[in-house]
Amino acid sequence: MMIEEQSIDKNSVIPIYYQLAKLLEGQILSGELKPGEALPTETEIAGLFEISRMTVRRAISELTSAGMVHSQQGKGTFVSSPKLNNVVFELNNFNQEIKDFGLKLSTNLLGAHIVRADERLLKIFQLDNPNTRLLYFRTVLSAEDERLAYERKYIIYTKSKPILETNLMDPTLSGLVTANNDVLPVSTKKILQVSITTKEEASILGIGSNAPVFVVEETLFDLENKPVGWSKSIYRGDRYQLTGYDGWLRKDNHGGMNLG
Amino acid sequence: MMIEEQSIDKNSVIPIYYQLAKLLEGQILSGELKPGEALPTETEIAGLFEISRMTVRRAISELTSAGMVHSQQGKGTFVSSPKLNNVVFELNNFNQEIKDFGLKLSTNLLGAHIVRADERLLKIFQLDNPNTRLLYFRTVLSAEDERLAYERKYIIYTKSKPILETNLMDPTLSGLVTANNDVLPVSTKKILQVSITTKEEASILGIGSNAPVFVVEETLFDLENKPVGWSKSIYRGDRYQLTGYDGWLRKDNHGGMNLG
DNA sequence: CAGTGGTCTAGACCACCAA
DNA sequence: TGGTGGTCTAGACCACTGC
Repeated sequence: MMIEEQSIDKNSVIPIYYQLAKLLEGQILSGELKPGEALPTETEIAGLFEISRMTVRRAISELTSAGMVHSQQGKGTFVSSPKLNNVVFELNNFNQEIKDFGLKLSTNLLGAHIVRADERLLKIFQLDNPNTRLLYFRTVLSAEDERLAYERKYIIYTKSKPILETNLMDPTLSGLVTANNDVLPVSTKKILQVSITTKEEASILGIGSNAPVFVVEETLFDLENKPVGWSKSIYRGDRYQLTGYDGWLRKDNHGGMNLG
Repeated sequence: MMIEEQSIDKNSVIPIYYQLAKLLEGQILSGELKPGEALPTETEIAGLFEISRMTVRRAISELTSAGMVHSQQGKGTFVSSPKLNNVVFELNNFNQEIKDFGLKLSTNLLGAHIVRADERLLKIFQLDNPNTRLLYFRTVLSAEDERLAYERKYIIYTKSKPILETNLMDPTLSGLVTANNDVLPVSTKKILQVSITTKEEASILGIGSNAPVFVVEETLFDLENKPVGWSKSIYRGDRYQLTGYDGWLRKDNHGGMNLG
C-alpha cells in the first residue's frame, strides 16, 4: 500500500489531519486500498509524513466516522466493507426541497380549539386527569395553491402563555409547543406509515378518496421524557417521496427531486 | 455553572474523557446547563479537574457529535437547542425487527431470468448497448407464512461467475451483485414512495387490490459511481412502519414495534 | 514477547472574536 | 489586546492481540 508522500503540505492552511484523511479516502475510493486490507500502522504513517501520531489518529477518526475504516485494538486499522443496509431517510427533505425548488410554501389554519383529552389522548400524553385540556390545531400545507398535507396537532394547554396569531402559522409541532408552553421539547419520535385517504381527508386535500398517503405520527418529549405534543399528519403520496443514501458517498451523489 | 468535582476518577478503567462527557451531558439533561448557555472554557474545565486540555476537548467532541453542544472559535462552547426537524428513518428496521421479534423470515424465489435491457432499464443503468443482458429476480418475503413484501431486482449479467442456488436466497440486492459479479457495490440510493397494489401485486401478496403499500426503489453503485443493481420492492402497508428519533435521546427511549 | 491501537499529558502556536 | 477554540507535537503508559 504505497502512499505518495508529496501530497501533504505541512504549511498549508488546510489542517494536516484533513489532508491525510482525504489522501487515505482517495486510496480507498480509487481501489488502491480494498475492503479488508490493513492500513499502515499509525506509527508508520506518522513516520512516513513526519507528523505526530496524534495527528494520524485524528485523520483516521475522520474515516472511522465516515464508516470507511474500523480499528481493532492490538491488531490494526482496516478498510471496511461499505454498509448498504442502513439507508436513512430524512423526513424534512420534504418541505425543504420544495422551498429550495423555489415554490412558495403556505400554511392554512383550519381551526384551533381547546379540547378535553379523550381516552386516546390521555394515553398518548401519559395523563391521569380526564379534565386535562389540550390545544388542537388543524392545518393544511400548500405549495403554489396546491394542497399537499393535512396536519392535526395537539399540545398541552397552559394558561400562562397567551396564544399569538403569529404562533399559529408555525408549521412545526415543536414551534407550537415552545410558543405556547414553558417546557422545552428535547426529543421527538416519529412513526411513518402508509394509508389511503378517508372521504374527509380527501376533501380537505382536494384529491380522491382511497388515494395513497404517507401518515406521520409525531410525539414530542420534554427533559423528563414526558409527551408535550402529538400530531398526526398525512402527506399526498403523489407529491411526496423520501430519498436516502448509504455507503461510501461522493459529494456529487445527491440532488434532484420529483415535484411531479 | 457549578460542576461537582468529585465525579471524575482518574484511576478508573473508564476513560476520563468519557466520564467528563457524561458529566456534562448530565448537566445539560438535568437542565443545569440550558440551551444557549456557555460551558466553562476548555482551560477552566481542564484546571477544575486537573486534566489535560486535550482530554477536555475529546469530551466536548463527544457532545458535539451528539448535537448537544457547538463550539465557536474565539467565543466559546455553547449548549445547543435540540434539533427536532431532522428525524431519520432507518429502512432496515423492517426485517431486523421482525427477526428480533422471533419470527421466521423466509425468502421465496418466484423466478430468475436473463432479460435484455429495455429502454427503461438502459436509462437506469446508464447503458448504450441495447443488447446488454441483465439478471432479473422476483422474490417474495414472508414471516411465519404470511407474505409481506414483493421484490423485483435487476443486476448486470456477467458470465464470469456462475449463479449458485444459495446466492438466490440472499434477500439483499447488494448480496446478489457481489455473488454474481466482480464489481464491489460501494454506495446505494433508495427512494421511498407510497402507492396502492395492482391486481397482480395484490395476488402475489395475497391481499386486496388498491391496498396501500410502501414502494422502495434502490439503485446500487460501484466505485466509478455506475449503477450495478436496481430493484423495486413493495411492502405491505398494514405490516410495515418506519420509526425515527431525533433530539437529545436517552438510551431507554427506543423499543417496541407493531406487527399488528 | 513485540506490535498494535487507546488514552493522556504539558506544552506550543495559530486564527478568530470582542472590547 | 486578551481570551477563546483549533491544530499539532513528542513523548508516555496502557490494554489487547498473536506468536
